[in-house]
Amino acid sequence: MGEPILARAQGTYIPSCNQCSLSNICLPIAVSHEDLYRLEAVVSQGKIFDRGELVFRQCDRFKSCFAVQGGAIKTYFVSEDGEKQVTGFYLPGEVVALDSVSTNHYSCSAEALERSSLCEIPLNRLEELAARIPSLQQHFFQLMSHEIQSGQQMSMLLSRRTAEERLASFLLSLSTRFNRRRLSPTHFRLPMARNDIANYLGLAVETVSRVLTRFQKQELVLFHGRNCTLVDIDGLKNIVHHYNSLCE
Amino acid sequence: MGEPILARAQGTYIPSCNQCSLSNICLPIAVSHEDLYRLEAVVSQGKIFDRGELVFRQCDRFKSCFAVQGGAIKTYFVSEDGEKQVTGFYLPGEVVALDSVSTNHYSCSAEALERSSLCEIPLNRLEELAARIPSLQQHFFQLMSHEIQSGQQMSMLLSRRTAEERLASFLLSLSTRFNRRRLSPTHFRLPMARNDIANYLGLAVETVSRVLTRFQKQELVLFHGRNCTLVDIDGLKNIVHHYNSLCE
DNA sequence: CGGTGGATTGAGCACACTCAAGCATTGTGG
DNA sequence: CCACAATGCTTGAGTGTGCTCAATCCACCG
Repeated sequence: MGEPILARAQGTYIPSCNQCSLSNICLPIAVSHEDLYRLEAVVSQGKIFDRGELVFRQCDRFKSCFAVQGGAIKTYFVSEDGEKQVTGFYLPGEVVALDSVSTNHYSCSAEALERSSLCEIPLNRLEELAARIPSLQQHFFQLMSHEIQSGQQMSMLLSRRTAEERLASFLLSLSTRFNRRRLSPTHFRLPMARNDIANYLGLAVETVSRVLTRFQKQELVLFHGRNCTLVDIDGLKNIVHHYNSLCE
Repeated sequence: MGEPILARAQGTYIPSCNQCSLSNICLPIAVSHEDLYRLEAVVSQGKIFDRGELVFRQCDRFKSCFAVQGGAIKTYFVSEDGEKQVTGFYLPGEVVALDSVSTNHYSCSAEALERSSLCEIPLNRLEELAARIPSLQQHFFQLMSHEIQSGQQMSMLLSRRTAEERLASFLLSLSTRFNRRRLSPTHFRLPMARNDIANYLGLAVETVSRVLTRFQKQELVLFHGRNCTLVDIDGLKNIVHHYNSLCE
């Protein structure tokens, strides 16, 4: 169904899952080459969203999940009293809206943090396909399970860790994820505002700012606005040493 | 393979999913009667665990999820530095270990808080079955998705809510879940210790204690040890009024 | 009985929040 | 290209919620 939208994420046109540079970290990882064309028939490739544009809105009727192809997405929900809670940041190769599968509406809104390219995955059709391709079903189970686990790590972070520990592990998480994307793990641009980081980590913006400048004075990191250089990764890991759970 | 274990949860022997009083809130909800026998062939019914016994251990090889038939389970993981984090409480009809599907080991330990009866669901065989029974696959997706959503609500609770708000919503959550089980929503026995509650909610035990006695003085609840009576549910809801997300 | 683990209560302190002001960066219109 | 607004970010001062440490109380059980 590749209605040929001008998909110019990262400057290159990506027409199919087959040729997508993310194929090893997105859905197709679990799919044999023979099955890829079936998947491509289901997924709408490379829809473009400008900075600030909403991919979907909390309470919209749920229809599809979205895989990030390029750019970055943040998700957030608004509670009854109007308070906003940022629930996640999604980088290329990651899948948005897994939390909404259980309901018939989106439980959060998704907003492009920069010009982004997304692949739409209609859930109905994916379910059909997953029933026929065992590895795809399994992969989807694993994606969701992994998101549950991250949520638990997040709870740990929010309830037991100091501001420094939260920010250190946040930066290291970004580093890891950029690295998996074959981008530099030590030099990257933060796609989100300090405000979003603060909200996500359960801190005040002021605290985020203070901690990051402290990190800078300790020569752990270097910031120029949103450009971030991790100078002393081990130093950061030292701060978080609690964080990762056991199992070798 | 219903090896006839002496399954005496709540004093009655429950031999099959078919006759299980939880069939409407556990897995079978989504399964037609013709498919039930196939599910029963996969699920091991009513294994008994005594108070304090571990159902599985963090880092054990992952094999199965477990549905609670009777009793109560807590899950927790231990981080590198030996700190414990309680990640959830599971009541009858709820499924444990969905977070471990993505790895080949359990990412947390599960412990019986009282004498409990569990049904073992081997994931391999469930996946096979799910591929053949669309509604089962869908139900499992929904279970996992719902767990992701709860995790997000939990993050909100941990990062933005006061001790009072956390405890009020904790009590209301228990109330709702007991109610779904057809038990009294206003009078129940807490299966877990104050310590577990504190850990789960990211508070110190002392704080939990103080807040609960405050609630008692305000005549919102009544405690005799672990026996809990919710006196003024609306009062409690008033305290949490933030909590639930939008969407009518 | 005394012993043990869980629960409660009190006093003091600290981390991160709030409020407030100032600074930097980006974008827009003249 | 500069002026200005708007927004995002930083820094400072003071406060409060919930933590820590410590003692006491209570229930259950050998």
